Amino acid sequence: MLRYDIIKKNQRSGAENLERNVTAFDVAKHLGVSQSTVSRVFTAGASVSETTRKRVLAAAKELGYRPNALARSLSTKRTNIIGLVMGDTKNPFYPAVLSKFSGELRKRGFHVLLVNAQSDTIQSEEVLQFLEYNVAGVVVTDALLSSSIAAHFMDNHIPIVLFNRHNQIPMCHTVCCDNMHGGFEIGEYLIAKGHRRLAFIAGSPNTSTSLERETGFREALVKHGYHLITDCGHYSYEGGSEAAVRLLKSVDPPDAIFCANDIMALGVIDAAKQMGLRVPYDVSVVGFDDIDLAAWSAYSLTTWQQPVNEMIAYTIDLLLGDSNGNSNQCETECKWIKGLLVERGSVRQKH
Amino acid sequence: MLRYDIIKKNQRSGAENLERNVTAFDVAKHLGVSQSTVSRVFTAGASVSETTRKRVLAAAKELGYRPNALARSLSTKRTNIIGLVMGDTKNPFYPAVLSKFSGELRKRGFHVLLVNAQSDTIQSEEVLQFLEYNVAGVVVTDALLSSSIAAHFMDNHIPIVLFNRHNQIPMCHTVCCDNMHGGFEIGEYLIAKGHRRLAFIAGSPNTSTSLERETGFREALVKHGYHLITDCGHYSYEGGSEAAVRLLKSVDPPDAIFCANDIMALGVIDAAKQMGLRVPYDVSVVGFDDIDLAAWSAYSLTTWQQPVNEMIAYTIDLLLGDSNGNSNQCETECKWIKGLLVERGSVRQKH
DNA sequence: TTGAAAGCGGTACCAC
DNA sequence: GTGGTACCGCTTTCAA
Repeated sequence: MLRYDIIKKNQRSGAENLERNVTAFDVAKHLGVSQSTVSRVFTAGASVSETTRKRVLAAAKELGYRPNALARSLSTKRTNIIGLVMGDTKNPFYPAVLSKFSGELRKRGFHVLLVNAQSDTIQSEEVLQFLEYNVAGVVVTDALLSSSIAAHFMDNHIPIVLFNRHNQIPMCHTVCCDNMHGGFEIGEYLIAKGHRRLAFIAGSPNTSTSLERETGFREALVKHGYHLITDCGHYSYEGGSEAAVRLLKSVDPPDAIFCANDIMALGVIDAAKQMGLRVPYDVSVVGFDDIDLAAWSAYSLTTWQQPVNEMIAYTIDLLLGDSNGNSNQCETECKWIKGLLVERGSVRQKH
Repeated sequence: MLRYDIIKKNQRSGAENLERNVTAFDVAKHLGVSQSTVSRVFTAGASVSETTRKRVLAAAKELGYRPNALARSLSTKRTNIIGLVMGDTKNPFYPAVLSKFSGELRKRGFHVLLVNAQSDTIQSEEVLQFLEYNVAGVVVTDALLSSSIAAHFMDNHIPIVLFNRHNQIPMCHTVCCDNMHGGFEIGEYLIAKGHRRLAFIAGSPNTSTSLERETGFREALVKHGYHLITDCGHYSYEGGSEAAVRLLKSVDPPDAIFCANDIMALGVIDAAKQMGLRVPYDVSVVGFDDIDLAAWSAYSLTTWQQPVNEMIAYTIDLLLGDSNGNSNQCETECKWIKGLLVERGSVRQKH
C-alpha cells in the first residue's frame, strides 16, 4: 500500500516532465524526412514541394502535432501576442471594446494577454511583464501609463497604442474618439433644442477624455453666450447620481445635463426620477459612449456613439502595421475619429 | 537624399532583428560570472550566495535585464499563462468575473490569455491554440466545449475548469454556484411572500445553469403544490422583455417571475413598466447573479448572489493545485458553492 | 526542394 | 556556491 502510494506519487509528479509532447522531430521521424522540412511546412513563405507538404500535414494531423508557439517565438523573436491593459470593467464600454478587439485580433492570428489595472495608475511591474512575453504590441485603455514605462517598450521597439486616452506621452500612438467635436456638437444640439442652463458632469478629473469633452461642450456654449455649470461624477453610476442631486437641488438647477460617459448619465436619470423629476420634461440628459444599456427602454438615453469599430481597426493597423506594409515604428500617430449623435428619448424640445 | 532614404529604410527594416535584447549572458559578462549564476538568481529555489545575488540584481537593473518568459517556458515546459474562454460579454457578470479572476491570478504571478467565443459553440481551432502556448490551465466560462477538444488538453495534462457551466464532460473540473439550491430557495421565498402563480424565464435552452435553476425552483413549487409556468429569454435583456410581455399578456398572468439571470430580470421590469404594471405591486421579479446593475435605484432587483469570490478562489486552486500542494491531475472535481438571497425592492409581500 | 547545424534565451544537472 | 554543458522546440542560413 505504501509502495503503491510512492509509485503513484512518482508517476504523478513526474508526469509533466515525462509525457513528451509531439514535436516536429517526431513528425519528421515518422515520415523519414528532416525536421527542417516539417518546420518549413508550418512556416509561411517557406518552399516545400506540394507532395511533401501534404504528407507532412497528414502525418501532423495523425500524430496530433501543433507547432510550439513559444519555441517559434524564441527563435523568431516575434510573438502573436498583444498585451492589453484595461482599467474600469464596471463601465460596459470597456468589456465591449475588449470583446471586439480580441475578435479582430484573432482573425489575424493574434491573441490577447490581459492585465486589469487595479488602481488608476497601473502598477508598473505588471505592465512590464509584457516585455517578458515579448508581446508584439501593447494597448492601454482607460488606464494611465508613466512615460518611463513607455520608454521601456520603445527601447524594445514594441508599439504602444493609447486607446481612448490621450496621455501626452510622445512615444505612444493614440486612438481616440474626437471628444472635442462630440462635446461641441452636443452643446450645439442642446442649445438648438432650447436649453439654456447647461451642466456638464465630468468623469475622473484630469482624464483627457473628460477634459476634451468638456472643452468642446464649453466652446459651443461660449459661442452662443451661455454659461457652463460643472460638477464631477468620477465616471461611475453612483458618482453621476450624486452629482445630479447636487445640481438639481441647487437654487437655479440646469435644464440639461451632459455627462462625460453613459453610466453617469444613467445615474443622473435615476437620481432625477427619485427626486420626482421627469426626464426629459423637467431635465434633459445626454451621455457619451452609446453602451448597450443606453438603448434600454428604462433609459432611452440620447448619447454620443463612439466609433468603436473604426477605433479598433485603426489601433490594429498601428500595432500590426497598416495594409500598405508600412512599419509602425517610424513616427507616432494621434488619430481622432469622429463619432455620431444618437437621438433617443432623454432630450426634450423646449418651447 | 536617395542614399539617405535607402540607409534609413535598411535601418528600419533591420531594427527588429538587429537590436538585441539584453540577456542573462550580457549580465553575466558585465559581472564576470557565468550565465548559470545569473539564471539561478532569477530561479526560485536555486542556491546563490547573498553577495552575488545582490550584485546580479544590481547589474540586471542597471542593464534593464528581465528574464525571457518564453525561453524559460520552453526550457521548463511550464508557463504562467492561464487560457480563458469567455462568451457573452454583454452580461456584466462575465466581465466582473474576468476582472477578479485576472487580478487573483496576477497575485500569483500568472497571466490571462483570452479567447472570446463568438458563437455558443466555441470554434475548436481557437481554443486549441492554447495548446501552442503551453498554457498551465484553461478556464471556460459561459461557452460550450466539446469533449474531443477537452481530450486534447487532458492528453497534455492541462487542467480545464468549467466555470459556471456543468458540461457532462468527465475530464473537466467544474465550479458552479449551487443553482438548484438557489432556485429552490427562491421558490420557497416567493411562496412565503404569498405568490401563487409563479413563472420561470429560462436562459439559453439546454444550458446547465438555466436547467438547474429551473429544477430547483420547480422542486419548491411542487413541494407546495403549485404549478410552474415557463418561458425562455435566452439570457438577454431583450429576450427577458419579450418573454415578460408574453407572460403578462396571457389570460392568467403570473404574480411572480423568476429569471435565470439578472439582465433578463431587468428586461422584465422594464417591459412590465412599459405595460403600465408596477413592480413589485402588480408583479414580483427575482433575478440571479447579483450584478452591479441589480442594485441601481431604477431596478432595485431582488436576486441571488453568486459567490463569485469563492468560485474564483476554488477555480484557481483547481488550476494551480491547492494549498496542500496536491496535484490537480488526480481526479476531476465538481464543486457547487451555495449563494445568497439579496433582498431588494422587486418582490412584494402579498395579502 | 531538402538536410545539417547553428542559434534563440533560458533551466537544470553535473562536476569541481 | 559556482561554472560548464546538454537540452527545450523551432526557424533559418548554408550546402548539397
